[in-house]
Amino acid sequence: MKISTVTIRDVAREAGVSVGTVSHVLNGSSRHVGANTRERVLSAAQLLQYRPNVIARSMVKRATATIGLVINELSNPLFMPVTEGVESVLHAEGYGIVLGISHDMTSEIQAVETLRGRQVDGFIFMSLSVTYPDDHLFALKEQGVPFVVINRGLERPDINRILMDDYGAAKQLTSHLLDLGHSNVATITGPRQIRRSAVNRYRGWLAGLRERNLEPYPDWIIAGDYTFEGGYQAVRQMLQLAQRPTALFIANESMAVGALKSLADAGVKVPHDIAVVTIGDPPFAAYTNPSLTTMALPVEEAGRVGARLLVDWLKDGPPEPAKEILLSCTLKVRESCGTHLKNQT
Amino acid sequence: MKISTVTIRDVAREAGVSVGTVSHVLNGSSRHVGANTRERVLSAAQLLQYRPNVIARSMVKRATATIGLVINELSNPLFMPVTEGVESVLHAEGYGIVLGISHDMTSEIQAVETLRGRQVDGFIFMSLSVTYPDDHLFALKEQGVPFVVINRGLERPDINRILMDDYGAAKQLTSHLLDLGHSNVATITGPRQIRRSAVNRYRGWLAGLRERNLEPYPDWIIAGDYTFEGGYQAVRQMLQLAQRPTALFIANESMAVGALKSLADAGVKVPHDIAVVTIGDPPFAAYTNPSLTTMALPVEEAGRVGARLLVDWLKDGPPEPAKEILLSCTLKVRESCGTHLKNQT
DNA sequence: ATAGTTAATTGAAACGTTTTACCAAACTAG
DNA sequence: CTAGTTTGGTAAAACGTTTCAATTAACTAT
Repeated sequence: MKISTVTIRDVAREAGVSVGTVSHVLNGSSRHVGANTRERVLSAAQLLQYRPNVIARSMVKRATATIGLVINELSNPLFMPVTEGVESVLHAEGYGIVLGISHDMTSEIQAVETLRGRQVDGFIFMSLSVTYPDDHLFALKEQGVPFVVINRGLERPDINRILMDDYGAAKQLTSHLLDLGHSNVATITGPRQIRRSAVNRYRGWLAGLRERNLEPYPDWIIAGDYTFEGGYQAVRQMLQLAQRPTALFIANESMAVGALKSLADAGVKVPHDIAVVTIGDPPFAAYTNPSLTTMALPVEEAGRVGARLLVDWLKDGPPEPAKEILLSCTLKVRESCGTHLKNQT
Repeated sequence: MKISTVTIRDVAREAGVSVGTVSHVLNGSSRHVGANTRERVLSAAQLLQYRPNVIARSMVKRATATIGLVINELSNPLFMPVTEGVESVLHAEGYGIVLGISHDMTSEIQAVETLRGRQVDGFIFMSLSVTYPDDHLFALKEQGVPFVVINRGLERPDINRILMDDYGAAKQLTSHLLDLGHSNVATITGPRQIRRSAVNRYRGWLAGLRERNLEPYPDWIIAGDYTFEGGYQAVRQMLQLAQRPTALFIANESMAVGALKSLADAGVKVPHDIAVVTIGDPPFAAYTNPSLTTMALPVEEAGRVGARLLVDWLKDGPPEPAKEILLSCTLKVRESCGTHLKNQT
């Protein structure tokens, strides 16, 4: 239970110098220190296996070299790759990551409180793009707490954030379908009441159509919820329609997988009978039957860019004015949109 | 940049008492404290929005109420659900989580060092079940550092760990196939040189066969690597075989997805021409074509049990002797094994 | 030689808590 | 009325660092 821990004082005693000197040597501060005392200190530290107590350092430095990563659903598939990006730059810059997991707005506020108690130097909010109020974020801003928000639409503009171009991705995907000769492109939307990305993707789809002077049937806007089962059911609903679309823009990849299953169960061939495209490019997207044509979200990049923004803030003060960085998506053409087939036949 | 921070001293001044008293009130220590001073302190804290500095508390308490979560691949699909389990109990017990991400043994050692500098109270190793040496873990043990290991086979036995029953899962799946009338069950293995789970799953398969006095063709042991592409290629190799198996035990779910794709591309019908089963039950397993019969790993449970074990250790000292907890898997019968079809036709 | 600069080192304050030892007042019991 | 106990509160030490001001010693320039 009792772990013996060697302090800077022990090192000082061993090396026969003062603790101040040890500190100077170990932190390479700009002070002059003699070559052979430096040597003595170093070897004493080595000998005793001295490991500085970061907590104690934090006390006096009033900074912990730690950032709080707040996420509101561990099972969000974006979380993993974004965190990978975040971690890579934070690690390189010497920052640690402490996790704050929330489920709704109340617990998000709670998580932030806890992390502030732990004196994190800043926050990264890796939330879903929920639509609940962000008043607590603006309170943070007012208090001068450094933080950036990844992938979350906000009411007010003056907050540092990284966004992915949902609108553009949806529009481009729709155009792609139209280019392939489809004029009847339906959509399965995400939960537009609670997720901003769902709204943007819907709008992008609409814009893609209108750009070619097409107006969608109301029937061809099918409400989904971003889940596998939601995609499955949405397709069943779509198949009831008197007038079937020839192409389907599905708002996220989970629903697309559910949709593929639903279409297969109903004996509808993709892409022969109907083309399918979606947003989000998880590793398995290339291995579905048929493989999915998608817009890949710049998830890892978002993590890196967000972390970089925060670290720069911590070093040089807040960016003025607040930055809003929009990252664009990349088209991955695979089988489900039909290009593949078309080229072959 | 300068965030005004209210300390316990401010509260004491506001309430007109000493800091000691404030501390006693706020921590509800067993000391006698008058009803109306308590009231004064509480409202002063409220008024000033006092938030205790956990770092400072850690200094004197010599404990941070923080555990280090060490993982060696964020993209490991097990990571997310296990962490969910870990977080649920750690959060309930008032512990924070700080992340340590490693890639190989050296960086794992490095991560542990960093986290020890941050004075975490204990560790949870959520590594892959790699086969590289665990000497550094035994060094930790010798130093009395509390930690538990989730899902990682180790050389020596006397370390607290949570394991999932790979062997049993593989054996049960194999038996299931045999029960369905298959006698020609091939396997696509994981990377047995570097992953202990791959070895155990292979052995389980073998045991399942031998239990019925069957001996596999060497050709029916196909080496994979746990990746989508690995599964895809392994199936192509299998399809070259003069004598094809009628059923396939695939060591993990990613390879199974790749295999399904490969089989579809080759025009082989699952489960009609060949049955497929695998270990690991990600959300999409129910929505592949056909849906996958799997053994679900008790991932979240593993996280919970592991965290509980560590928390108890932190409270009551290390369990003696060290515990090795083996969690069993659950069979999820879906379409790919053929039961479904068989019942229907 | 004197003053001024630079180099090397040290002692102590500070960071914000918790906790221990101590003190004073107010009771209680004999 | 005295001795002991309970109640309510305080002052100060301690946790392990960093950093600032101070000090001494050794040079340099006049």
